[in-house]
Amino acid sequence: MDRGTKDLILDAAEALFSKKGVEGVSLRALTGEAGVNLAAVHYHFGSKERVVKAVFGRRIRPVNRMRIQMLDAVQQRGSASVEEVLTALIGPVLQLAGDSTHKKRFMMLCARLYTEPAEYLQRLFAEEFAEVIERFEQAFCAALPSLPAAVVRHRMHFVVGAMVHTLLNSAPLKEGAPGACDPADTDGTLKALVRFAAAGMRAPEDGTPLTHQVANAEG
Amino acid sequence: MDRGTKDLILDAAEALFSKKGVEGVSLRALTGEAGVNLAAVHYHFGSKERVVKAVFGRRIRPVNRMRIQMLDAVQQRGSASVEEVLTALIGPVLQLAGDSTHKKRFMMLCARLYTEPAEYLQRLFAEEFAEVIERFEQAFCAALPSLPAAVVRHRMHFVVGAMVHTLLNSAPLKEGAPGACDPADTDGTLKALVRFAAAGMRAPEDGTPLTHQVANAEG
DNA sequence: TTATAATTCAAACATACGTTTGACCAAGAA
DNA sequence: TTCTTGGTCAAACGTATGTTTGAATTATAA
Repeated sequence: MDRGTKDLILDAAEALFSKKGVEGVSLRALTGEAGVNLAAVHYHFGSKERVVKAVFGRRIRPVNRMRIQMLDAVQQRGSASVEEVLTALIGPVLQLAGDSTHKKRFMMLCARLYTEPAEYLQRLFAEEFAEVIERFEQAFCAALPSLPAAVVRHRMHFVVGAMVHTLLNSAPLKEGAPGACDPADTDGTLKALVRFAAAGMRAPEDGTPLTHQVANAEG
Repeated sequence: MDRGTKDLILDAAEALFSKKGVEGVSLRALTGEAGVNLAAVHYHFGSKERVVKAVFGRRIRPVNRMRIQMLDAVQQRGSASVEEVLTALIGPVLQLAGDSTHKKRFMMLCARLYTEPAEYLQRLFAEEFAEVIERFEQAFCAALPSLPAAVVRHRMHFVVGAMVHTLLNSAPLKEGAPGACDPADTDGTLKALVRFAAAGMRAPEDGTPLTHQVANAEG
């Protein structure tokens, strides 16, 4: 059976890549951690690149499937609110199936890969996220009909940044990092992020002043 | 004169690191691009690590000085609004001195380094940003007195994420990236980001419903 | 000039990397 | 049994890396 060795490699890769980044992990360290032979990587995957793709795809595909599914669900019940769209976008990646150890690992890995400059990674992301991006862009535009599509797209971009950054820094790696959410408190993190992002998405276009009970008049 | 060689190395490093990441650039590629001898790196800096620190510190220190200075300025004129604090935080890094080539390069480098897992980089960031983080955390808390400090800290974290992500993806590297701001339009990017972030920061705490002309009633 | 320090250079060093190879082992088919 | 197939293994290959060295070169100063 190849399932044994193949999954040992994928599990070890997920753990190590998330901690040290792809370039920071040699195949020797990887196979050592997995307890398999060095050559097994090339026998089962062909190259290190393919291991990266496999370890990423294995987790992100269910997440993106869940995102689309949640979006479908709320859209079927009528027009989706900004909060509902945001929850469909952010929730699945925060509430990954599996125990919290694997969850944290993958969140780190995902954010890590997203910011690494290797070309094949950028291509990989473009492929895996194409549908999600398209669908959510439309959903946000529909939920914010008074805003130009370009503005909505910008803001969705900001939201993704906040999300990725939260994933990256909710792990206990960066000791001194300020404002890191408790990674165990998935629900709290989700609510805080959705609340923040919804307000940002809904902000009136430039020119209109914000009106809020918390608002400070400009000096 | 050491200025010549030293600066040639720093300039080439900034250009290459921002494009390919620190680990993606060998000292041979670096010295080749700079047109200096390989050993010059160790003669002038001692190690690759020190080159990274130097190339980063050279640009980030003026930025952080400007941030503090702008914050001082608005605080001296009375209590600073959320928008003013945000502009002091985001403006300087978007409006870096120098021509737009160097600006873009450094923005990429900065965002890149921030997400690389190498330990010495995380330490470097903690050092360089300690004062900025402290000052802006306080400023945001002062501008949002009705919100708990922990919530404000979370949201400042989200803002940093949106900012970093914007810097990363405003460059023409990621062709397919959606919502990327025009990197040349510094002013537009700044305004859009401040507008988004201010609304997010000001969002009422969980429980209170948002009230906006753009708001959609939940279905 | 000569002496002294600072800087550059080509070359080598030691190590680590991803990848390949070919022998070896286990199990199912003839 | 014998042959074949799928998988593992230790060892080596070729290359790239950061770093060091020691001679050559250039600048500074007496």
